[in-house]
Amino acid sequence: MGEAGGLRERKKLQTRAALADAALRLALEKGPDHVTVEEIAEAADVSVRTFFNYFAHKEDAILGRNPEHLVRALERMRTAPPDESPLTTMWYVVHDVLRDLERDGELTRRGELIMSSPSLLYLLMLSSIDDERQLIAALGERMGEPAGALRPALIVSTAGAACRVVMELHKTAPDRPVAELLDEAFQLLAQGIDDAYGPDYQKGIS
Amino acid sequence: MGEAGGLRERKKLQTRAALADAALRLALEKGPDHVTVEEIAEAADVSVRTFFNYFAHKEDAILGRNPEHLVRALERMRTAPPDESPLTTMWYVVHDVLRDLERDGELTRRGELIMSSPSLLYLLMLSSIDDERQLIAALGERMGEPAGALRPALIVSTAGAACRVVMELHKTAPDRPVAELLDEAFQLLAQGIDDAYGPDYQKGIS
DNA sequence: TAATTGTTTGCAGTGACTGCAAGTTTCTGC
DNA sequence: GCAGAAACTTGCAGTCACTGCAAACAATTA
Repeated sequence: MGEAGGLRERKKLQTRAALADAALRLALEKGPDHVTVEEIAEAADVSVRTFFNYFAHKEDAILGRNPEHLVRALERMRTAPPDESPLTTMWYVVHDVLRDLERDGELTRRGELIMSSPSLLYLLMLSSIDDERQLIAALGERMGEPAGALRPALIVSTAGAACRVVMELHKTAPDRPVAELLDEAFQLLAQGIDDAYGPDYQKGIS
Repeated sequence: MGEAGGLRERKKLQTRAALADAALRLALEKGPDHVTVEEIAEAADVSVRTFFNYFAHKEDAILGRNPEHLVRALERMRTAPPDESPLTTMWYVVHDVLRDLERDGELTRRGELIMSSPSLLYLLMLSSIDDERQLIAALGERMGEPAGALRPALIVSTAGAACRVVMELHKTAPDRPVAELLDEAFQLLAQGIDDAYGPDYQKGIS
């Protein structure tokens, strides 16, 4: 029931990988909206019905998200040194994922595809929303905040926003390394994004 | 060709409104995933085909987004006082939309529905991505930053993230007024979200 | 009133996705 | 090594979202 277990396990992983690979390859070739599930299934040599046993949506296969990442992120949050600040924890979490993506050379290929396809972007954000909720809960607990507190939620979700912004920038201007952009963005988040902020309603207060 | 123009104009607006209303009502009644376009069209007394002349996706009708908002937002950015800080401008933009939503009493009804339905949430985010790109361009120009600059993008998209967080919090705990939560979130964004931030790679620097 | 233009509709078709009821393959205990 | 359980795969039938096309229809304009 573990990882390298029986034949069954291995075959499932193989099938899943074959589907995800075919999906990505075809999506890159023909554009994500012009690939049909039928083609993907055929390329992976399984039936259409089987495709849907593995992925709920066509786009899921193209995204090929690694559920491992969320698990590791939550783990990192639980085991982080107690004096580590929350955004710092988020930084480690994000870099952990980034390292994986860069190692596979997936970042550019897939990142570009995702950022330019509405339907993919959809699903990416959808899945990140789900992840976000879990991360917020974990971070909130770590910070000793009550459920429904603002700060942990804001930290997780602005960090997510920063990642998306960086992906988008990287797509149009791949000159600067992603990690560097990301660090700059986090720095801004930490220090504050606008030190001249002050809408009318505060004019009388300060 | 304006607003109150001819019969034609009025009829189109009526039809659109009827569809959006029916969509929202049915979605609230039966849950957004159990409404079919056929039902919506029937309730609005038009054909299914006509539904798709008005909305590209079923979810669009339920969201009933007002395209006016983006127009006003861009306008606000162009005409803002030159010494207004960027996040302050965003604050006005967000509050402009908020005022509209609250006036119609839409915020709670629709907000809750949206936050609890994956498909709605994803369409909302998709459309906000499109808006975001335009807002980023406008804000960047206003700030005199080159295209592809980090800060304007980060400001717009973290502001968006803040709105989503606030909607979510409001859904689970409607005790605090939305405007207040929003202001607190913007305050955090402006001042910085984590003043103890400092991942390893900086340890040697500061 | 006739020509023009914009809107609605039915229809036929594609493709995503689901439940169900066989098959087929792997695993388990003997 | 084998019978039966458990897990997977597959085809099939069906629902629903969504699109293009061409005919009917309504509003506008001359």
